[in-house]
Amino acid sequence: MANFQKLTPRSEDYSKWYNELVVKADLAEQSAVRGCMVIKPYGYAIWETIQQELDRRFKQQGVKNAYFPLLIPKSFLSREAEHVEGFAKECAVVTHHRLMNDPNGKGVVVDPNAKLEEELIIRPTSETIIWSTYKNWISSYRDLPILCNQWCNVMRWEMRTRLFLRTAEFLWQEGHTAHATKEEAEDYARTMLDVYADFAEKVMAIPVVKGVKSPNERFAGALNTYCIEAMMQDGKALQAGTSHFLGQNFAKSFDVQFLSKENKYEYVWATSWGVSTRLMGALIMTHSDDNGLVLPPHLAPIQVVFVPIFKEQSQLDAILAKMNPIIDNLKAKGIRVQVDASDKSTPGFKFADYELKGVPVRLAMGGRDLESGTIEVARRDTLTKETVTLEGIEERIEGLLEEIQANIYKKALDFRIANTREVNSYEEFKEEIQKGGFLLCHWDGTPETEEKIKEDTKATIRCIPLADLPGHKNEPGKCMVTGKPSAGRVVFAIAY
RNA sequence: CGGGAUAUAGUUCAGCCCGGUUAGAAUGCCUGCUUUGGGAGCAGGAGGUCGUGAGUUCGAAUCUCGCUAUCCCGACCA
Repeated sequence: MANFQKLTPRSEDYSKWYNELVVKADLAEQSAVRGCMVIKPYGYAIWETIQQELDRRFKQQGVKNAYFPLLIPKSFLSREAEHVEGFAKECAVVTHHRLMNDPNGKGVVVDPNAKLEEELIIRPTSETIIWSTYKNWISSYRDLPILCNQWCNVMRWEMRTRLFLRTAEFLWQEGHTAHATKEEAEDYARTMLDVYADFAEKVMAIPVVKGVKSPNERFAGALNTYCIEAMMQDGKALQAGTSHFLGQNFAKSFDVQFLSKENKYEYVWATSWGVSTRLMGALIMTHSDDNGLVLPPHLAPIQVVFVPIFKEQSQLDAILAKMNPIIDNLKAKGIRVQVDASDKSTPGFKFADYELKGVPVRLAMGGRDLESGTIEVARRDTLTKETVTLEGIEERIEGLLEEIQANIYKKALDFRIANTREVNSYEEFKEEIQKGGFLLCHWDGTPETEEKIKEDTKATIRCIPLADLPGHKNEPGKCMVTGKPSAGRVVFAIAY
């Protein structure tokens, strides 16, 4: 460990810092397949907690989990015109169902006689297969609403990939609901947005802006796309979740009608909503520092690590005898504690390693503490440590975890507020956008203007906020590019 | 898909220009001793068909050509 290499500092190369951190913190690594990652146990443990927390919240909204097939008949995808347009260029296609020994040599080749009658698409999203199924489930208004979610993998053949942020295969959940009325569907799409925002802020400690996507950024096949947008430490925006009001588009494409109370056939109204392993990227880029990952306690697989410092076995025994009851009490409070008494590495190594892995609270006890009845408590978010007495240590740690959770949220919110500013002229915009952050600007509401801004600056409208951002009162004005009337300021940023 | 680069030990890389016994280093791994309050030290050990296919040559990690893969920049990306 003599030549231990530190992470590349964020200030030097943010992108490099991110890539190194993901690998060194043991979250994920590149696989043998281009663009597809291996999520390692430590990273997957975080994802599992994300899943559990979200799943619980979904179920509170009446959602039930189900599972639909990985493969979608090619013809399904093209039923909804905009939908296929949006996804066609990044689909993986299954064309054959059998291999055979290579007649000319070693190995196997695709058996040309095993060509599929109709090609199958590996799902990039499941609206089509689900709506073809819902057709069979729905005949009366009494069958509605249907509120289904599935946790699964999807595949989008991206040209360039980055661990967690954009991978060819990724894990996500996709909710698909069917409703009798437009109002109910719209409300539900909004409700799920609130669920996502609440989860992001309370569990992940990531402040988000709730908003509506402009037509350019809307989901392929949706009438309206709601989203939560987060700001990363480099000032770029990251879409952390979306909830779509699909109108009757998919019901019409798949002929899903129900008989109403009035005995009339009507098309079903739909929503879909999802978050993915991209949230892991958001988590990393919101909180972490040059020493490694910083995890919010609510998500940390290990919330508290205890490192005994000992010279010989008898000393370790004495330390553990003192600490075991405390550790049991912490566990009884539901706190995830890990004891690292291994002699594989020195305490110094362990300290650095648990910092790299983002463990919120570290406890250390050695010979000195044993004599004085104290313990060292170190917190990851501030990198500070103090030596305290053992009295009431459990409550102290319990409180500290909540304090850290609140602190990193506040830190991220302060950062976002400090990097959100109003810009009024396009000249100023072109200059300011290069500095990063969210720019609140007036826009005339046309796709043409948004397109021009994107061409000039790479910035896009991240969302039209649903509420005022802290410190900014939204009022009508004039588009910064065309001077035409604008209903209110929208959020511009350069996005991941 | 355009431009650039790379491919040698688990990992990061040196060696290649100028071909020549047994391909090196660091780190990681294994064993032993000593250590342990911020990334320990010493000694010993295991580990490589040099991406792949052909060519040149008495001889190729090294030179030539093809192929493949990966990375970076761009284009693309709800």
